[in-house]
Amino acid sequence: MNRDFFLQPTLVVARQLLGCVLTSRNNEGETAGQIVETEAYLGSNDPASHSHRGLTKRNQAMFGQPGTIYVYFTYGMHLCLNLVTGSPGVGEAVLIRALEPLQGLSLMRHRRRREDIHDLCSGPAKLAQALGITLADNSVSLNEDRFSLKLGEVQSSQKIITAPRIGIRQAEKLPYRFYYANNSFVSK
DNA sequence: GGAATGATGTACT
DNA sequence: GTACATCATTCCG
Repeated sequence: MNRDFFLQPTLVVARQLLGCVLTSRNNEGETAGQIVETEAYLGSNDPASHSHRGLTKRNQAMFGQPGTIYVYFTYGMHLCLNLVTGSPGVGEAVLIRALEPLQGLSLMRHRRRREDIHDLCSGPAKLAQALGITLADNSVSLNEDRFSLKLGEVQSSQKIITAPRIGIRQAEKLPYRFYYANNSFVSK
């Protein structure tokens, strides 16, 4: 995946990430899925974004180079995966909200302690668990052995829905969420 | 509908 | 340094 891809405006990247295949590798094995749902988080003008009030120790990955991974811990128990996007240093990222599992299904089931394929990656913290993501992945570049991202086949038949983001209390009406219509692997 | 669960940020002293 | 509210969620009842 080209760095120029992540340099595009964040709302463009969020939409174009749909259909891309994200692969995660570690000593347990390899897992992969097609991205079917994303949310964009912008910079200082987006009250729902972690970067809204500027750089902190927690969100510093968001201010790194486009293509950097931003992992954060929330609700006392969950991790979520983002890809840094847009102009460098502005603090924008795309939250990966759901994947359609493609590879390493048994490993995903083991990590999630769930059997149903529709309950493996249908939410941001679920997919982080299914891919074996930890806080050690925060701030690393996407193009290392640990992760890779490649464009999927052109999904011209898939209709993309634009809708408000989920689970936020600030700027809750902004239409920064993107997902494939009629796809059963989108979050609920 | 509501609990779980703890790091983080902010506003104080 | 201390206190307190908040939280880009998930799971169970």
